[in-house]
Amino acid sequence: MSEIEPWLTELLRLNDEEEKMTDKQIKIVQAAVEIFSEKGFAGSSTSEIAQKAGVAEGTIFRHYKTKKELLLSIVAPMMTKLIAPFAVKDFTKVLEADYPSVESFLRAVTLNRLEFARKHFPIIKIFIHEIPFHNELREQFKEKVAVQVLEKAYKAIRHFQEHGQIIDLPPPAALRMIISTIMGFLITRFLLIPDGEWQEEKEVDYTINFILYGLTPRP
Amino acid sequence: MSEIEPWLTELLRLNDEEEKMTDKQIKIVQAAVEIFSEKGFAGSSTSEIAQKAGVAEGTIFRHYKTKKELLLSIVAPMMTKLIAPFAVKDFTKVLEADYPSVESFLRAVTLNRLEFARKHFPIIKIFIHEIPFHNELREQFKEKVAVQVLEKAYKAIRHFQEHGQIIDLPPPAALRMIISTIMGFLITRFLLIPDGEWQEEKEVDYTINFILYGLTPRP
DNA sequence: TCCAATAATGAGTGATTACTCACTTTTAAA
DNA sequence: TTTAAAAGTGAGTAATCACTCATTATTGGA
Repeated sequence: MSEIEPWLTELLRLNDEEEKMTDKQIKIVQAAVEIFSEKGFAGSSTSEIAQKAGVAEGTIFRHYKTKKELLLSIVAPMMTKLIAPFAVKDFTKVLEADYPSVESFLRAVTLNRLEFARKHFPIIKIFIHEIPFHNELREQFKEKVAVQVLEKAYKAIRHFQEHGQIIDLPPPAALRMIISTIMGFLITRFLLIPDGEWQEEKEVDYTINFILYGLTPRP
Repeated sequence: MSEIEPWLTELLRLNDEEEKMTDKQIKIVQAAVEIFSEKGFAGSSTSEIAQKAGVAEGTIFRHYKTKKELLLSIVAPMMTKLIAPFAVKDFTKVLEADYPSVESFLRAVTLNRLEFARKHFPIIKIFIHEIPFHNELREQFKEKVAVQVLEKAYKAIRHFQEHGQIIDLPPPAALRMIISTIMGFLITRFLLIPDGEWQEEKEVDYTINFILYGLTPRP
């Protein structure tokens, strides 16, 4: 805990715009992320968080009305960053300008989300575990991801299909294959075998090539 | 809850061999599965389980020493069934006899696990959610899956590679692609969009074809 | 029919929970 | 330096937690 966590600086930068966080508040968030991701939200107690943060328990409730509000203050901002690569207005133009082939597009997305997962891993873990149990999280996710990202992703797939670079497959199915494969890599890399000797470049190539072979037309 | 849950009959059959369960014990297990899968283990209380089961709270602890033991009695037997398709002695012989092509093998595994997921969904959900927080679960899973299944799966992949039916890829990477794609389908089908209008045969075909195109050599 | 074993009960246990509040300390602008 | 607001404290609260145990109800073999 001596080094500054990368997700923390991001979190600070986001909250900064609204209001400055005190030193103790930062300690609280740090401790909460650590304990939530270790024991789950329901399995963590505010007294334990306060202890690890070196703070009185009452201080937590100065800054957050409830334990749940503390959870949301950690997880919600991450969602915005999660969908960042798709948060552009004219998506098709970006595609045409920057990504002439499916491969270059896939590689960009994969590498980008790989770094994202590396940075925000503890919070992503909390998010994945808690989303089935909190309506607020599910609805925020639906709003942001389903509406914002899905349509743009389908558009990208249709774009490549029209250019004969992706086989004729319903876009939801094609997207499912892409996300499944990339998520499968990320989950294996960071959750199942985080301490393995990973040759990331090679594995990224395997992953991208698998998707490419699976989705592009055969000559 | 008026109809008999499919996972329950399986659970009964397994426990039957050791000891008979009383009516109240069955009610307890039913209620526990429902509540655990809805609220998570840490978020569920024994009093709530007792209430839903129509049983005194003390009755739970007559049959299970602790709340955690109740959890394990539900989740552990499922793991045995999870790896059932791979629990044969001479795996290569089965491959050669019954599955001449990668496609027939993949289709068999996918359809088989699709039915498994349909049957045991609530317990699988509990399992996935709780495995990061309970050492006993993790170790049981490692023992059974890592040792029993992984080696056999690698063997199957190597078998097909030797016959030129799967491209030259490290077996762990190839297996990751296969599992990611199938899991991605099952998670989408039962967790993300369980109420969608699914044309399962078509989706299974998409899934299998994607894996085939991704892993088989191009002509 | 009787009886010992097993099943079931529910009030009671101390520990822990999220959260409150009267009070003290720190901060920063005037 | 003064002072009001903000930050921080920690003992205290009622509620709930997993679990116990003395007691009662039910069971099935002799």
